[in-house]
Amino acid sequence: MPQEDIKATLSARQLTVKDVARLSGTSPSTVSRVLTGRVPVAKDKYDAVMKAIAELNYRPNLIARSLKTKATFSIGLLINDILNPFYGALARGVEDVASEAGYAVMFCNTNEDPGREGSYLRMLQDKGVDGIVLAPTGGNRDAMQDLISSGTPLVQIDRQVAGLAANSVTLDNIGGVETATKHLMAQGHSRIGLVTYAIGQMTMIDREAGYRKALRSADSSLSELICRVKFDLSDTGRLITRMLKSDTPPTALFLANNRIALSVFQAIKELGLTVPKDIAIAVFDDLEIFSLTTPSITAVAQPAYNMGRKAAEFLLQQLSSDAPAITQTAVFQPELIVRESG
Amino acid sequence: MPQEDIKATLSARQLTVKDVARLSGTSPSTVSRVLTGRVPVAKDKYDAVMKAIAELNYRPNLIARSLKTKATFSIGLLINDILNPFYGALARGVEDVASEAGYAVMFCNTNEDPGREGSYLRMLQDKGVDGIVLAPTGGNRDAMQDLISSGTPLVQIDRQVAGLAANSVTLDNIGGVETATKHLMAQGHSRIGLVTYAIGQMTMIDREAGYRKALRSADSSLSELICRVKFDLSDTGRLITRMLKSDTPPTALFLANNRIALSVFQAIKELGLTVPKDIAIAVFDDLEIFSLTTPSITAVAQPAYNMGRKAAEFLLQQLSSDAPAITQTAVFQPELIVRESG
DNA sequence: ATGAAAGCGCTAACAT
DNA sequence: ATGTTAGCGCTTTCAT
Repeated sequence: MPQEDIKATLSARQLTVKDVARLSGTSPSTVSRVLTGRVPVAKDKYDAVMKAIAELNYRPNLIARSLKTKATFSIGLLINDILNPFYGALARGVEDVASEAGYAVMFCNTNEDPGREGSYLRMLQDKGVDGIVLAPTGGNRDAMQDLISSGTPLVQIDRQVAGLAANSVTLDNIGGVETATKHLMAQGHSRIGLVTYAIGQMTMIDREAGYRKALRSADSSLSELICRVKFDLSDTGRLITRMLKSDTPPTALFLANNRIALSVFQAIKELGLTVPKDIAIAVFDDLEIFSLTTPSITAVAQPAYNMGRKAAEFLLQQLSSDAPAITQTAVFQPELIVRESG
Repeated sequence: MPQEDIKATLSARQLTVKDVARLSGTSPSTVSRVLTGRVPVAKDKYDAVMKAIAELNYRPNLIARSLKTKATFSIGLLINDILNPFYGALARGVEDVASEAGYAVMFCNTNEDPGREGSYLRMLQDKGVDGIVLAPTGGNRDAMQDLISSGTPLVQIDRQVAGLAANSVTLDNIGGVETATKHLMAQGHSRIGLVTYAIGQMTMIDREAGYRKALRSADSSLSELICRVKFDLSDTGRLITRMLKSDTPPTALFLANNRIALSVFQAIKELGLTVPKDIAIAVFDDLEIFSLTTPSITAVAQPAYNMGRKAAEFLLQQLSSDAPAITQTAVFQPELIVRESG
């Protein structure tokens, strides 16, 4: 059968290595060898195969390849909420590194819900992802251990579940808040409040520890003034109002993340208070707009994009080396950006 | 061989339908029938299979299934930039609907780069996604047509490439800007500037059209005052300064999206102007913080989350019905939220 | 209703 | 270096 006819005949079906083999006068295995490039192939055969591939516009079926090789060139990314700019930047970092290396990213928002996280972990495993980057809720320790045991490497980011053989990328939350709190103290504030979540998430526990550390470091140690709001932020207004209307209200507030910050800003606006005259403010997480508001907002900036990149690099490194890597943790340093709010 | 031994023997390898068949005293095809649930199976066999599945904690290999069925239960999502809150909300909508239906989402940031979009489209096709939701750059018309022809449904969101057999989800950009501009006119402004991109992206062309429409609708038609900034926003400061320092500067500005808005805010802040006293402002896209700043920002809000949901619903609808659906376009209405800035 | 057998498209022994 | 063959784990005729 002349080449033209072969091509015409094939137009409907999906093309396979057999078609390329036939057109190039070789065998499926030779075509496969050219495709994977790990085994030597004679120059003339190689050229014939490449020519046939180009002529047919053949593209290998990646699913068939995955069934054979057990690798999918896909990774999973589990984060709390992509709408949070911190996780958004993290995700960009992961995606940029992954896509450069030819990996696709399946992204999943857990909403801080261990149930949802668990079913996503299961789904990703069933889909055969080569690895997973996740900001663990903490509620799926066993499932995470399962994944690792069954050969799917995990990289933890932002949070850490202790005792797993998984690399981690974290931030020095303690140091970041300590520095920021000391900055407020240096501005002359002696009654400094902390607004954080009522739930005991690891990053929040560390931020609280940093706050405490700073207070205790003062010559005359300052007393704690902590406001714990619900994760859904529904009680922020009420609690902030109570705190600021008390007999000895704080003169400065440290807000433990960007979500909390927005809800506190609202409460402050509703109370008609002026920042920083009535109350000074510093925030954990820097948003783009914080430099543009009046007053601009003093913030602890996390290198979220680079943290995402590092997590993806950890993962790819594990995927390409079969040596059972030692567990590493990369700790990034936040940066205090002093602006007008406090 | 007693059951215990079978289980013990299997602990290492991945479990298959054969293992379930053996333990349940049936055949692989019966196990498959139970798994897919589309073919009747006798009650006793069904129970035996289910029992074996539970006992072994068997989970089917989805990649093998995909190779056979040509369906992956994965969809692709191509957007400009997940860090833009508009696309972030869109992505959440897509993901929420997709995950409820058991689909995973592969997400890809195009950075408005047709080359990057093209290679992602190719990758997604090679990975065998069942469908794609995308905000097209416009530079890959042929690749999009290819996808559709080869049986991968596409849903366009935010933008639209004309003449493709693909459902679309868009926003009434013209109406949104017309309403907002008329609002500024009603506030007494007769010199109203528009800040938009120099590049001719479809949404921006429509927003400009809405602006023009409003100006022309005035009794004495107002003259246009358009500032076209680079997509990378590097010249915003220079151009805004020139515009506002001209002999007859605008007294109000409409900013065509949230990225442009932030860069213009910076320019205004650097010029030391006060909003809305020196210059009134309205923005396309509503950010969470716009209600909390001083002054709060008048904005045209897009229902981004619901647009994402609708796009995913369009796609899933096409995936579940084999009827060659007629092409539909869902047009959402934006909402003008009047605040203090203008 | 059920089991045997074929085959999805690829890669990797194996043999030459 | 290359072709032949088997097999990844599943679904789906096909026969009964």
